[in-house]
Amino acid sequence: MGPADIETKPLSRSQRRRRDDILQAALEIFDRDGFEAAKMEDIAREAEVAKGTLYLYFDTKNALLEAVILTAIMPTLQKMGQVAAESTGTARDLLSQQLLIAAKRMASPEMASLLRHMISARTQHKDIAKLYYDKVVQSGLEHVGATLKRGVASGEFRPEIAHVDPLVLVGAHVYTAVWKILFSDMQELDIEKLVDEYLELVLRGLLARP
Amino acid sequence: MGPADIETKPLSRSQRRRRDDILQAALEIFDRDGFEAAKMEDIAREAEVAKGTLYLYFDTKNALLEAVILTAIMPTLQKMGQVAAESTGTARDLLSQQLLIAAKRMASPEMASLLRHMISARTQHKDIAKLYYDKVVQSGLEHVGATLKRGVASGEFRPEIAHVDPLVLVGAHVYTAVWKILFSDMQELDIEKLVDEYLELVLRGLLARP
Amino acid sequence: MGPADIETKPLSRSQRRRRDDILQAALEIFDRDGFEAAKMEDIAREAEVAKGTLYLYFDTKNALLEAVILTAIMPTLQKMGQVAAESTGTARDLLSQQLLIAAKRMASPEMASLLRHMISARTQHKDIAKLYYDKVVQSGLEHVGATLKRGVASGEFRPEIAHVDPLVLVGAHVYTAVWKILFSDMQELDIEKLVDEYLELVLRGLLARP
Amino acid sequence: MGPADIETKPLSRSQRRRRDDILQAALEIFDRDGFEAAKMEDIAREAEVAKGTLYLYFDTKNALLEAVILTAIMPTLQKMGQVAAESTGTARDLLSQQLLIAAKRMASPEMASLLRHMISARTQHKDIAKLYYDKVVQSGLEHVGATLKRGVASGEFRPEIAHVDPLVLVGAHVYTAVWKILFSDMQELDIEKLVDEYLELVLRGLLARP
DNA sequence: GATGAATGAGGGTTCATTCAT
DNA sequence: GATGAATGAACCCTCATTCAT
Repeated sequence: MGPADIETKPLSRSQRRRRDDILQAALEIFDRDGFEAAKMEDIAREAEVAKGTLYLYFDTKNALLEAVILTAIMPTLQKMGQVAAESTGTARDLLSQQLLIAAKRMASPEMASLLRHMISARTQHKDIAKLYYDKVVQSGLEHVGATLKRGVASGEFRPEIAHVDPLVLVGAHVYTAVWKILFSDMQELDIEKLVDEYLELVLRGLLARP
Repeated sequence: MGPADIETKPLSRSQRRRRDDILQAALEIFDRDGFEAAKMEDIAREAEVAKGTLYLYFDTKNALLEAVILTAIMPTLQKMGQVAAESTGTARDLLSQQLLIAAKRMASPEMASLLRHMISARTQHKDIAKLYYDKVVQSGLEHVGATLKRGVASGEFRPEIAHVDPLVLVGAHVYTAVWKILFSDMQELDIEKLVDEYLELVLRGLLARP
Repeated sequence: MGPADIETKPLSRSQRRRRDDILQAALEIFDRDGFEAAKMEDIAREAEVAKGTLYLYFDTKNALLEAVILTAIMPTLQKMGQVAAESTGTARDLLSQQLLIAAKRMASPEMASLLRHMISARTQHKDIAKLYYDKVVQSGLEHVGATLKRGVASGEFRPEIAHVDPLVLVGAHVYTAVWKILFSDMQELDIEKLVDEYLELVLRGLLARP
Repeated sequence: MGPADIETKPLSRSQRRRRDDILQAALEIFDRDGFEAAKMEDIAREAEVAKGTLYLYFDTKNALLEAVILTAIMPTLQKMGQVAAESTGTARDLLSQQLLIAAKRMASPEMASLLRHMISARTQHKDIAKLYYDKVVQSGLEHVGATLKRGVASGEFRPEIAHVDPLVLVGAHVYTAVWKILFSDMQELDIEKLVDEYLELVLRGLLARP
């Protein structure tokens, strides 16, 4: 069983390639026009495939969106497990690393796209939000929570920090994704700088006084 | 000239009531079904009005959405100016106040709705995003930026803080709105607690060590 | 009973004026936009009257069109009887006169308008065409036919002319009305010249050789 | 390049048949109900095709009308060139032939239909009237004008005839088309007889006295 | 009588989905 | 399996007509 409980028939190599082409095209068109306004015909043309072919790989337009979103999430899902392993170094360094990863992910174009579609399709696609919540959000929060506790235990962090909801730290850069969607025409963000400032700010507050 | 450069014919009392009914109904249906899936017929039924009547007050479904969004933004637009006036007390207190307001606004149901529609309709309604950026975002950032500078000048904040982008602080609670949209079914947030923790965290970092 | 079997309630002076305003406005808008595309609202505005008022004077949009057409026909209906009386002079002169009148009528702006609406509304308004046929066409043809017979009897016209259908003569200038409708943008007709040439042509052919 | 500058994708045999079916059905329904009142649904049913299929072949209802009209005009457009070639015989014979053709065309059911739609749709379809004017009217008038001049040169026609506008001759039978539209219910015309009488009349007038 | 806001049936058009080839 | 022509349900918007004021 894969990370998502999705039934998948075995596909030949060329079929898998075709499926990927379609997903790629769909992502592009969904990003360009938004899910509702996107036309299956445009996706087919972009994928250089006949309209009917889309339906050989995906039952409905909705299913196609789900697959697109899942595909976008997959790498994140897979990476979630690995971070914990690298538990070397100080809690401060680990936390920096973790928040940096989270911040960068939020600021990525993929996240803007993902967020946009999860929000647009919200009503019809609760399961995807659920999946993301279960596999990414929960897990991410747990990891950061563990780091906080470890830092407190080791005396690196102030004792009160143990009770801080990790969401305060992890969620803080969601705004970069939203900004990308809404305001990138007006002003581009200097993500690097913002993330640096944010880490600096947060850490200074977390650290126990010497 | 009002806060938005919208041409408005004078309406009788009963017409204004009706217009409000329609806006209310539209907000409800848009929230329930999403803009694209929302049917004018449903909005009419919800407003207890005939389908044609909608078009006496709003030219198109798009215009109705714009009006809904503008109506949602208005109070925020109007409040923006007032905060600055209350510049009494320490910079720390002022900043707390400002960030608290921003955080609460982000966590409100209206913001979730607003965000959702601005994101969904993004392609067709650049002007609304622009308006929000110009009138709310810019202005909010400036106010907080001023407070930061004032705190540095007064010695309350560390000198480096003068160069921190206020967005890092102000944007930090956007995630609450996004959470509301996507994950409120799975877990409700304790906004009060999160905001408190966040303020505590941020301020400890900002304050100069004695 | 008037020339058309139309039920008419007695109207006050101001009511008659209002009715005329509406008819005038309707004619204008029908001409400008065509019957189907014409909006009752536009007619009301043009007549400086409320939309509802139109329905106090005319039951439906169709009825309004019928009244407009009838109003346009009336003068013609009334003049038809008078021409015959002026039967002085030679048959040749009388025929010239009659054909000139017919030709001028066909070339008038009113006829272009009338023709256009009778054709456009054909399906729904058989009665108007019938009225026009009965009162104008038939009668006109009879008058010209009588003149032809008289000219033959007096030896002015060739004997064969007695069997010529007057329609050949009378209908010959219908094209001017059609031209006005379709081609007036491309080239204006010199009606005077065309009618002169036509009369000359026809008469030379009708006259017995001495 | 065809007679009309219409972009046409190559269609398969069955597609051409289908296109023709639709045109046929549209002509029928347009004739029956008039363009404005005609419903796309009725046309689809008549063509034994789904409503959506209409839009595979014609972009809009307007475009369908244009195609119907163009289809009706085509044969005429194509024949216009050929008549001139048959310049054998006397000018009198040639003129007879030309006017006979024109008169018959005017009296055809297709012309009644064509005229009706060109008049009804006048406002929106200036280009079609322009096309008809450029390709049919102009050209027809030129041919007849040439014949007149030739007849004068050869001494068959009176010298004054050289200055007669050919429109007087060619337009003379437009009334038959109008009659068909408006009065065919009341009285059918004996076209043959009318055309004969008309030619006889006109020629007697044109011919120089021996 | 006059008004014009309200009504709601109606129709053109779109586009996800199907299916014969 | 792949195609793309065909389908028809769905929906926005218009506008003739009504009716409460």
